[in-house]
Amino acid sequence: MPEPRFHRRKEERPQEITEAALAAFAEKGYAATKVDEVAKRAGVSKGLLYLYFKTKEDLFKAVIRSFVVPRIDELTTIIDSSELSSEEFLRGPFLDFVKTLPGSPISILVRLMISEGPKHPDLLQFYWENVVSRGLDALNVILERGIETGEFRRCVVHDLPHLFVMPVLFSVIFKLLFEKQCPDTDQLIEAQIDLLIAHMKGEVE
Amino acid sequence: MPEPRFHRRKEERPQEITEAALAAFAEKGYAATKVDEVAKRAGVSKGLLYLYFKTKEDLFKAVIRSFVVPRIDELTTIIDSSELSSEEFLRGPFLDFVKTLPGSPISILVRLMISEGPKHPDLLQFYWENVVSRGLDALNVILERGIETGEFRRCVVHDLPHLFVMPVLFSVIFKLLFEKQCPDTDQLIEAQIDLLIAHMKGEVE
DNA sequence: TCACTTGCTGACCCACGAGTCATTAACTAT
DNA sequence: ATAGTTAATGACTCGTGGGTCAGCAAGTGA
Repeated sequence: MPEPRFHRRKEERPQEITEAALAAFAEKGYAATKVDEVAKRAGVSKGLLYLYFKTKEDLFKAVIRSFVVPRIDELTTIIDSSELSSEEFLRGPFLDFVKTLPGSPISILVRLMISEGPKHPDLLQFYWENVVSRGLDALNVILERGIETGEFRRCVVHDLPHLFVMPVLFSVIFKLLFEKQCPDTDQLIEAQIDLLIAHMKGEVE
Repeated sequence: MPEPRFHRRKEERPQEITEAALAAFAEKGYAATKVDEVAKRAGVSKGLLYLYFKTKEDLFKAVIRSFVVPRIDELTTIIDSSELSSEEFLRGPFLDFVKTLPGSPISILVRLMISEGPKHPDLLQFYWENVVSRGLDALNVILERGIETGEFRRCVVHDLPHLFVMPVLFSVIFKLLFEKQCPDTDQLIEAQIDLLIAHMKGEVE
């Protein structure tokens, strides 16, 4: 007679559902994940899920939105509040941040973006504006700061902050596919940053 | 009365079908592509497709196998037949080869491997052995040769030939997702190779 | 031209999963 | 208590698409 079959928790549901969805998508990918299964994982009926998310696609978008943006916020916050020199920052907080990405749940979202992105242009747009572009901007801030303080000379790297991101994306994907044969991603990322900083500090050929 | 409705061409069918499948997968991804549509593209009935490929998954594997391996063969052939110094080789044939990848049909296969790979461990295994591992080996040959001839000093780069591949994978994916905001991938790849060669040639910090 | 093989067709089957909705039961206010 | 509100359920529908197969017609050889 006690033990009600469910509780009404309007507030918590959406997050519980997106978390379940993230886990499910991570394991099986978007297409192969059944809405019913997401619901089960969230301890909820399929019908309820459809009260909060109009369609499966809608749910997918919500997942991306709610898990990626906070990580970028994290990064820009660190930058703004940091008093370190550019080199110190890149070798310190930036490196730390970036090392955590391969193997974290974020990497799953990267995979989802690669697989499903081309089918959802508006999602790509969102991702560009709120993640990629903001990330590259953040890097630019650091690099410009380095030039102003005389740490770095201006060179091709300043037009291609992508060079700093490359090893991260590479590591994420490599680890995802070839876990077993994967090189030490920390070392890979570190090596690239060493390389770039050395170059910006300006030895000649 | 003439104009036979079809011709019997047992030999050519498989390749025609895999080509059609590649094109279809490229546009829509694996899951969203209907077998019926692949058949239509190949100018063939669905039933016939199932005579040559047991399942849709089977077809997918055949596509990967038949289009990726030739490209790697290409690369290793160039290496074996080349008399250039390591630096010349990296800046010449290697760079040329690698620049063609982003935007080529190969990049589609990369996307497919990322999306579908984790569901097909045997396919990943195949891809590792016949593509990734062979590619990295080829790079190692070049780098070792460079050390033997005294062009390069030994450094971290020789443990991480991945550093040469990074910009390629990055460009492939970036172009795929953010065509519009994509940096000049040729420039990106070239910058990375410049960086690595400069480092290997050994300026000090 | 006629039997015979087999590459090929396309209508069909059916499992499966996204999305719906009539109903129920947990809260709430009076 | 109890009437009213709405979070939540889960059985149902229905389109879709992978896979099949009985039959057909293009080539072949005598």
